Amino acid sequence: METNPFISTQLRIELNERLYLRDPQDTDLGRRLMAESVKLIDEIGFEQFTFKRLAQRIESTEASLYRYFENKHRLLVYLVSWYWAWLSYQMRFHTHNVPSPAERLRLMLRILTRGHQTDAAATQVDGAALYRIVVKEASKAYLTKDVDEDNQAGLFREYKRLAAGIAAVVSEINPTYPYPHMLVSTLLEAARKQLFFAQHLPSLTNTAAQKTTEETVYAFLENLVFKALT
Amino acid sequence: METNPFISTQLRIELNERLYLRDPQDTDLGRRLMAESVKLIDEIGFEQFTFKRLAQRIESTEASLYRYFENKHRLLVYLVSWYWAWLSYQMRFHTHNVPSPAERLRLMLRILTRGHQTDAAATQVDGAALYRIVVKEASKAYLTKDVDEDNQAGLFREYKRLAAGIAAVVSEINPTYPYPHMLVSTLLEAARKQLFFAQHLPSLTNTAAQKTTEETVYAFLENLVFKALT
DNA sequence: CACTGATGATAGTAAAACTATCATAGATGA
DNA sequence: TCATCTATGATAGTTTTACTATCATCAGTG
Repeated sequence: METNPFISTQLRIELNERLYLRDPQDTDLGRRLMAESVKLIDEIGFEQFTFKRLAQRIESTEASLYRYFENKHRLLVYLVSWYWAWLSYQMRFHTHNVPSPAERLRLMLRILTRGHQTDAAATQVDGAALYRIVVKEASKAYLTKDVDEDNQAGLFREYKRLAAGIAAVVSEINPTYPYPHMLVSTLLEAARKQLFFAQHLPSLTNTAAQKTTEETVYAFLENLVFKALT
Repeated sequence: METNPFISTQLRIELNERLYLRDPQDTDLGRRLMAESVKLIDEIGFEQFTFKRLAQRIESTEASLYRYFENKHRLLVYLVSWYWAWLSYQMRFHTHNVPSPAERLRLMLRILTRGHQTDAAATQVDGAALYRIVVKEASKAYLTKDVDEDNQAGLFREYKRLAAGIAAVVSEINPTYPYPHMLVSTLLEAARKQLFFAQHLPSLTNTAAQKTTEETVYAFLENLVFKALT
């Protein structure tokens, strides 16, 4: 374990230990691994991404990187879990003393649909790049033949935790609504998918004049959720 | 081109020529390729699936299969396109002379959410297995670094066509609803995702006593859509 | 009966996804 | 301060994947 003079100012997120072999947040190499893997996956896509290429970029070796993660899939799960944990944190922070559950849900939707401006001071990870990865690659974390095992091992804890947190607010708004969990998971998935569609398959979305994509997605989801809850 | 005595009784679906090198529906080997690839992908998952394994199963060779599809990704796109085209067909068939658009939309939702009983007479493809593939693997058709190229080439035409068909009904029900395309693509994605979640990450869904998963997903989506449209 | 076109048989290649072994340098703890 | 531990690097090797290339053969077609 190295000591890093900046460690105290960094946002440290505790994730399930089974996600990694060695916590990348603990060491300099680990932090470079995280920061550069986000950039590299964003650039070339998860399928093209390899530990060998990453090692070249950070001037390390394949073998060294395999000491942090069993394989690149685990790294992906780690990165998206990190993102979900960070979203949870932001949601808690911003809804902290908002009494109205409807208002809290709106704030959560805002956070969910906004392409991320990282508070770059708090972490060396490129937030915008990580957000693009989440949009494009996050489903691949669980769309595998090992879902059940991975779920058993708790690898999707952060996502489920985030969903549960939002679902609680949904149920607070309308305790009789019968599908809070389905509504929330649909929301979480749709927020990402709609952004992806807007960028790549625009005929599957609607564009509103004078609105950004993010604003349109927000408006759509807000409309959808609150109509569902009344 | 071989002649097949059953060809006239088979459901032949015309797909974008760029999906394949040689149309698998034209030959005996091609049809075995399709039928067995569906079973094999269902069994071992798309990542583990290779042309080599498939060739062994149908007692052919890798080289022969590569004459039908450039690579396994194209085969996946072909299979899910085939499914979407088939759904479109079923929707047209079943809503044929239903005057009420709301009723038509309900029928479409039913078709969308029902795990498929193939009319096994019409095709040698295992409909239930294909449906499981669509649920688990369909997103991988477009979540690649080549989305834009592939879209340009028209590889996602069937999906977009299906979505457009449903969106037209949505707009017929409520012409002032501002997000028909977003609503429909959310619906199409949610129908699959919720089924997947119910099977693998159940805390993200709701279960209703005395209802099957499919019925619950239908009820959720129906509720969601019709509330959105009022 | 010559020809075409589909398939099979066989071989080969580059890259991906690891695993293993050993050396070394810097930090730690007794 | 010396022994040790740990992280990393250097290097090499393996198996599997995802193809590509070449040639033979066989069945149907004109």
